[in-house]
Amino acid sequence: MADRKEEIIQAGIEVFAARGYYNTHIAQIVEKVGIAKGTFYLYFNSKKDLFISLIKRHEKIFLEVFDNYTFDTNNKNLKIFLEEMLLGFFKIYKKHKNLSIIILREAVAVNEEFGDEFKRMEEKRFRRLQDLYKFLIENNYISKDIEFDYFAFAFLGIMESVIMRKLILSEEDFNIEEAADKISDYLNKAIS
Amino acid sequence: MADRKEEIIQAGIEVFAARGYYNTHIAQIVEKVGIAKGTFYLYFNSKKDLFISLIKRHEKIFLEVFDNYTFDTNNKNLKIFLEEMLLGFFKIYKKHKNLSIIILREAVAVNEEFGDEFKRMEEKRFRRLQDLYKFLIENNYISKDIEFDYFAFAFLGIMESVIMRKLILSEEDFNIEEAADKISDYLNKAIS
Amino acid sequence: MADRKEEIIQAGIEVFAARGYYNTHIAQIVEKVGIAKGTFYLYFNSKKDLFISLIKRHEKIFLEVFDNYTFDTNNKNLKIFLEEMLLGFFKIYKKHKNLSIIILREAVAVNEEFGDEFKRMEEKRFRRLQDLYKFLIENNYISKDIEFDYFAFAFLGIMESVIMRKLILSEEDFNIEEAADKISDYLNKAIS
Amino acid sequence: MADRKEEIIQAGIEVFAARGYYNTHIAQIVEKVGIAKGTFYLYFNSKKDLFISLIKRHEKIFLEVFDNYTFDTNNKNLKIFLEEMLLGFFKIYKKHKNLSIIILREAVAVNEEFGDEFKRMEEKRFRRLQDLYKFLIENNYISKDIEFDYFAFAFLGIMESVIMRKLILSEEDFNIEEAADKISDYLNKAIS
DNA sequence: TATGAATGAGACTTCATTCAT
DNA sequence: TATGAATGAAGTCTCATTCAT
Repeated sequence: MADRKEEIIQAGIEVFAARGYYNTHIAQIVEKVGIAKGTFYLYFNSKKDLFISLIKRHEKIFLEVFDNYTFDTNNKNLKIFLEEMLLGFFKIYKKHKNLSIIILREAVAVNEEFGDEFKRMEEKRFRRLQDLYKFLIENNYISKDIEFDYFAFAFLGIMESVIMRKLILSEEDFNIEEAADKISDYLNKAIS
Repeated sequence: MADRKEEIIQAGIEVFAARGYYNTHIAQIVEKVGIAKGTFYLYFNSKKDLFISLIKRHEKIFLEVFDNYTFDTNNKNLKIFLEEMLLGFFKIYKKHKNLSIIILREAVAVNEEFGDEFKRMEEKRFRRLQDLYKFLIENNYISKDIEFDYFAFAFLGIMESVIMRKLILSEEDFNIEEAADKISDYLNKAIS
Repeated sequence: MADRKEEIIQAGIEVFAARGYYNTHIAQIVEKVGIAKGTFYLYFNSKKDLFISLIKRHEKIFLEVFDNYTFDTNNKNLKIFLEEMLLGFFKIYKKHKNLSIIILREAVAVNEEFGDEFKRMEEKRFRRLQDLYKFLIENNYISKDIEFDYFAFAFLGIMESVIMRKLILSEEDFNIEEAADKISDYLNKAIS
Repeated sequence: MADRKEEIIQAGIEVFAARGYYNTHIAQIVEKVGIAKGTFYLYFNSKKDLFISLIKRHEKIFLEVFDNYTFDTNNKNLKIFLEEMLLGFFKIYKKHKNLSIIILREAVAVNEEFGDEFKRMEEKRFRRLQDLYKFLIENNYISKDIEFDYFAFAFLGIMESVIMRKLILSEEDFNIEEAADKISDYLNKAIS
């Protein structure tokens, strides 16, 4: 039953998000689903296996933001361009809040165990960002003085900082439209 | 013997940095120091106790950057102001590379166990940043339109993003002067 | 369906022979047959039940060698007598190689669980050997000095040693005629 | 403490001999020694690790029989020669009855897991037997018609058959002098 | 007859912590 | 202060067997 697998994934997302990888135990996940321990292992080979599924799911969701984004120049200035993209990411992060918590948290923490998975994911992200960077350069949106590295660091750094603090650590509601507006404004001023 | 305690802290920094909190075992730390397991518990109540010591040490070091920084306006524009401050942080992070790795990594990962410590630390950081923000506003370095939250997110986000990727994840040497120059330039444009 | 039960037995023989009793899992057997796990339990009460079936099957096959053997004295000396009998056993072991592997291997290994079955089997074997022994004594093929115990040990010991090493552990083809010739020669010299 | 390790080995020998490898659990061994489970793992990495220790111990003991045996021809005929050697083995097997049970039983049963260890051991045994065989040929104790393979099969086969049935499976006391006398007599007649 | 998802007891192993010396 | 052997709770995972369909 594919539903059962999905149930386990959903429970995993909740528990991993609440307690972190190492403080999450299979017992907690199966209790949440309401199944026996053995059942978990019908669908996943190990705790690690489930976790890798979550990484891959996040990767897929995240990259779709780029894929769904049309790189066109009609009536768009850089500010609007960045704003739309940031809004896309914020929506995804908000919709998949728990999954996002897990990835942002463990990507940097459990690298001993999932280093390869996270590295692959980071590389894919950077490749997409590079496409964006090239597009912006070619269409004169940003100056050639801007190095890709720092463009990426600024973009990801501010975005993740906002996500972490506004979405994940904070209890209050996160107004993503406002955030996308403000950050795109700063980024626009910083790099155009 | 205070030296013995310091030896344990140093070994802890190395091992925690290399393997992460949950993959670090007391056995590895005491082996590095060359003492018996029991001896560890003469100086620290638990593994957690040692780790909290490291958080506090980092906090102290980090906040000193603010303390050592003179908030004056002589001949300084915002760009230079930010550049000097960033350079200060980069120097500290580079000097205490392993300790920085630990904090940046686990601050977000192990909150189940150290949530309170990290929250306290974050609050102190924000209070200092707030002082800086007020100073910049009062002296017309930045516009009143800039909200504190986004100022902080941008400043910390870019800085930590660069630290993580240039200092921690990358093998190459990290040219901190160049980084401080570039990032302060972007920030200056973004918020002035 | 008797065929279905036989299919399971055949798959069991293959897998038990290849992996041993404890390393064989029901999952492997049913996969080989191409049936579901539940189906296995329609034909056998347990893994142990299947295994006991195999022991009984081997016992039946083995004892038939004695039954098919005519104890007559026409033109036969002891050497020829023993040679024919050994050849009979070798043929059976070769024909039922996997079953033989299982029995020789586990007879001695899993006695905790199958002790009773194997003991019963050994007793039957010894009763047939005793008939043979009496026949040989009564017809002056062997001296009365030869005790039954040692006759049996020598006969079974050499035979099983050859089976184990030539048939089971070795990859090369096993020339059973040559083996029967040589061993019967030694046995003849040893006990006549 | 080397004594503690030896205690575990002794308990392991008893339990493995009584129950077989797969039916022996660490819990039973540590209970016999009177220690906690964790203590077991201070001395052995795993159940398998302990078992391999036992294989090596047996190998050492067994090969010493050959080493302690002087290959000289003074006043010895083949019968006496073989009798002395068999007696040597029987003494060792009797002295180390439980260890012998384990090895004879599992050598053939658990090859999936300990195949390499047992193969190495069998090779060493055969090398020593080959030395003996050459010595017997060179000193005209046995005819050149006797092939090594069958010499080895007969020697080991009868010996192990006796060991298994008289020493291990039987409850009665095993008169090793009588057994050595009889078997050496048969072997002498068979191969001289 | 046949299925196969589900079960759960119980195995092995880890490692922070203790305590007698 | 210092030791390090010992502890044992608790974790992950296995697999023969069951049972509703």
